[in-house]
Amino acid sequence: MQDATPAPSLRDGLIEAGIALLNEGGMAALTLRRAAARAGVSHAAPAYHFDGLPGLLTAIAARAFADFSDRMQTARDAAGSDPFGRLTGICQGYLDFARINHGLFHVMFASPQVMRGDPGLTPHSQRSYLLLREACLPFAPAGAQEDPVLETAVWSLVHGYATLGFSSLPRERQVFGTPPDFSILLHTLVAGRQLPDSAGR
Amino acid sequence: MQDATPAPSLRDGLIEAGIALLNEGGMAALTLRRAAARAGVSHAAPAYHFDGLPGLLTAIAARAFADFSDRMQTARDAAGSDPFGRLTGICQGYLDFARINHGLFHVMFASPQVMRGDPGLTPHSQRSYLLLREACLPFAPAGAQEDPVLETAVWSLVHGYATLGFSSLPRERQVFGTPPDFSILLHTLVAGRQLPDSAGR
DNA sequence: ACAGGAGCTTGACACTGTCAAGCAGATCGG
DNA sequence: CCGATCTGCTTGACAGTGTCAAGCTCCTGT
Repeated sequence: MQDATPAPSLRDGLIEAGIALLNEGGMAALTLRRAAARAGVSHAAPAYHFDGLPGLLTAIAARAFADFSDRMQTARDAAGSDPFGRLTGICQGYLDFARINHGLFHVMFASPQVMRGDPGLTPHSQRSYLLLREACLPFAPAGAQEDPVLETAVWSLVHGYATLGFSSLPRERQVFGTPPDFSILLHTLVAGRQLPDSAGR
Repeated sequence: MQDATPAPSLRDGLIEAGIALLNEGGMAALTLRRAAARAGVSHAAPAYHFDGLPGLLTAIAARAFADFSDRMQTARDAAGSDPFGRLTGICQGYLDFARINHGLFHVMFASPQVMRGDPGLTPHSQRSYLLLREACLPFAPAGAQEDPVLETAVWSLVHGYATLGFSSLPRERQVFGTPPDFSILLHTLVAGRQLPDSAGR
């Protein structure tokens, strides 16, 4: 009535309860009944606001993608105006989010239960991709509007680095030794592209 | 008695039943009780051979990594002697496996239940990494034994490409438009490295 | 012949997601 | 002011899950 969306508070409460459970006990701790109990309602209340567990997971993923995008955007803006620094900032935000929020990151990208075509989710996930696309633009051929190859390469590189390093292997290392810093990988990838004047470290 | 490992056949039967369930109905279909029923034993039989569901998942992951390595090795050998072709073959095997075996790939890399330090698993997952390391070697600086930066970059790139394209988004595309072929991404990454004479194409 | 153990079954338990039914309270037409 | 309707939530039940303790049945070694 006073806000754009009707936003019944229990819906948001359940989402936040779910996120809290995820942060505390990982994927195994996130349960419809536990989220309901934590929000102070009966065990079947979530089924009304979401269509089952997939619905709650999808709503959690939507909020997570929003925070995800915010973090990347903040890290990018903090990097100033240097194109390589801005792209590095985007990726650093990406990796920080994955490192700090294991559970959320898993829901966002690796949960088979999330309904990926959901209209409440796609705008948020697309925003995060558009941030990356925009940061790749300075390295595009001429005055192009996009560079599919570079976008896909950076997106794959950072996502693979995040999942192999943090999501899939919580604390131990499968990769032998300590892995190189991501910015070195990124520099290897964009080497040969037109770096205006940011090539120095 | 006649083989190196005692290998009680039910153990293997349960693993294969689990893989079959995974291929047919995805992650949600893989259940201790269903695997037991499919193998023709009682519901609690798996608990004897594996310590619970995590144990079965770990055993499945171990077998999957073995097949995974075999596929990469075969694709590499089929590529002849050209270094870039061999590295592309490794990655093609990687991506083919991920595309064909959604469920197995998810268990291997994205399941929080798999016990990643298990001594029955790590040799197989390490073999797959060593195959990639070996294929990266021709692009290393001089006569180095390893190139951590390139290894990590290629590994991240192919894994990110696989999960973003197939595992996480079964059929639809989140990435806008049709994604570029992986070999182009790989070529972008190793450009500037010493390509003996395989730069053509 | 007998002890012991490996391999599997049986039965129970708490917990899960899902569904149908029902209840409280607001809103609204008359 | 009264009754109908609808939203938001509760209650109760159900099948299915992983896990555990106990027991059963062979098979082997002595």
